[in-house]
Amino acid sequence: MTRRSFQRLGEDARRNALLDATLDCLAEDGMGGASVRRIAERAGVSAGLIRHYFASKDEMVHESYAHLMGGLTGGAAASAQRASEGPDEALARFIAANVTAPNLSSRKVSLWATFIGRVRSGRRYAEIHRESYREFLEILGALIHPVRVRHGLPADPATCHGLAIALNGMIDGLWLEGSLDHGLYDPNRLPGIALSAAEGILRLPDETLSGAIAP
Amino acid sequence: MTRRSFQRLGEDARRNALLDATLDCLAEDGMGGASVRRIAERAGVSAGLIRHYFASKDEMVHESYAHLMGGLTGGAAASAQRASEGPDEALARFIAANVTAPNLSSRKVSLWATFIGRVRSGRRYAEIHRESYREFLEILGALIHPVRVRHGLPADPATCHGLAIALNGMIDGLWLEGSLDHGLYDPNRLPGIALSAAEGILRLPDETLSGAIAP
DNA sequence: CGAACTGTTATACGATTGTATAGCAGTGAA
DNA sequence: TTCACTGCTATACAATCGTATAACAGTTCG
Repeated sequence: MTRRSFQRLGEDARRNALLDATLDCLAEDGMGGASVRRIAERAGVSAGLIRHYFASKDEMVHESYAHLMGGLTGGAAASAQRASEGPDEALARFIAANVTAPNLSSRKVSLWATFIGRVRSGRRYAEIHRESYREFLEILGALIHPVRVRHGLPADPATCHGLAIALNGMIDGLWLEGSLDHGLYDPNRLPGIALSAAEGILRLPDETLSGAIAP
Repeated sequence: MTRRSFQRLGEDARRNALLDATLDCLAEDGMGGASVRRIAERAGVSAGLIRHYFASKDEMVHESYAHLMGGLTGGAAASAQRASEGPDEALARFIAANVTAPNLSSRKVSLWATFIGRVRSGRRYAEIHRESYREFLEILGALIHPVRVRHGLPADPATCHGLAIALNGMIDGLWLEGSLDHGLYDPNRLPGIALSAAEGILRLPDETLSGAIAP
C-alpha cells in the first residue's frame, strides 16, 4: 500500500485546524460521536497526529471549549466597542450582538450545551465555564454602570451586580432558545424583545436602548 | 458460574427504574459515559434486559429526555397552582419555583444541557425540546395575561407573547447559571433577582411580585 | 547535495461499545 | 403441585474506541 502524501503545517496552523475539526464533530454528533479518528478525518489528517499535538483527546476537547467561549464573548464585546455615541448605545449593541448572528447560531449553542453538560463532573470544564461566565458578567457590569448613572438611578456595586446577573440570564436564555430555532417565533424579533426587556430590568425609560441603535 | 438471582418487576416499575438509571449515568458522565452496561449495572440489572424494554439504546435515551422535561415544568406549574391570592402570587410562585430547589439542581441542568446539545442533529431530541418549550411558553403566557390586565397594562396576544418570550429567557438563564453553582454569587439571591427583573420586564410596579410571596 | 530533524502516516493493542440470541428461573394459573 | 409464560441472565459478536509505537517523508540547515 502506498503512503498518503501530506503537507507540513506550522505549529499554530495545525493546532487550530485540529481544534476547529473537533468543534465541527462535536457540533454534529456530540461527545459520543467525536472520536479521534473522525476528528482526524475531518481535519484531513491521520489519527495518530492528534497525540503529537495534544497529550490526550480530553486535553484537545478542553482546549476547543476555551476556544469557543473566547470567540463568543469576544465578538459581542467588539460590537459594543464600535459604539460611537455613548454608554446607552454601547450597552444596546452588546445586548443586540448576543441575540444576532454570528453569535446566534445553532452550531454554537449546540457546542455550548454539550460542554455545559460536562461542567458538573469535569473539573477542567468547570474552570473554563466559570472563567468565561465571570468575564461575561464583568463586561456587562462595566456597561451597565454608566447607563444607570446617566439616568440618575442607583448605581452602587451591589445593585449593579444584581442587575448584571439578571441581564445576563435574560441574554443567555434568549440566545439559547433563539439559536435553537424551534420555529415558534421569528428570531428577527429577538433584538427588539431583548432590548425592551433590558430597559425594564434596568428601570430605564422605554426606547432608551432600542432607540440608541435604531437605523 | 452460578446464575445471579433476581426479582421480577412489573412493566412500569422496571421501565421507570431503567429511565432513572439512564438519567443518573447521563448526569455523571454525559452521553459518552452512559453505556448500556453501565446503565444496567446502575439499575441492578443485566445488560441484555434493556433490549427487552426498549427497541434500542437511543429510544431509551429519548424517553429519558421526555421524562426529565415533564418533571421540570410540571413541578413549577404545580407551585403556581398552590397560589391562593390571585394572579400576581401565581406568577410569582411560578417564577420563584424555577430558580429554587428542586428545579434548581446541577444534576438537572447537566442533563438538560446534554440533551440540548443533541437537539440540532437528532430529530427526536428536537421534537421533544420543541414540545416542552412550547408548553412552558404557554403556561407562562397564561400566567402573564391576568397580571397585565389587573394592572391596567396592554395585554393583547402579540404583546403578551413577546413578554412571555423575554420572561422565559430570563428564567431559563438564571436557572441555568444558578444551578451550575459556580460560586460567583449566592443562589439564595436568585428568587429576589428574578422577581425584580420580571417586574421590570412586565412594567409592573416594584414589589408587585416579590411582595406577593413575602413571608 | 546530504544529513539531521520532526511533522506525519500507518499499524497494532486491549478495552469497551451496541446488538443479537440462547436458555435459565421466578411467577401465577390450573 | 405442576405447567406454561416471559422477565431476566449470560454469552457471543463485529465494530469502534483511545492510546502507543515504529517507520516514512517533507523540510531545513550545514
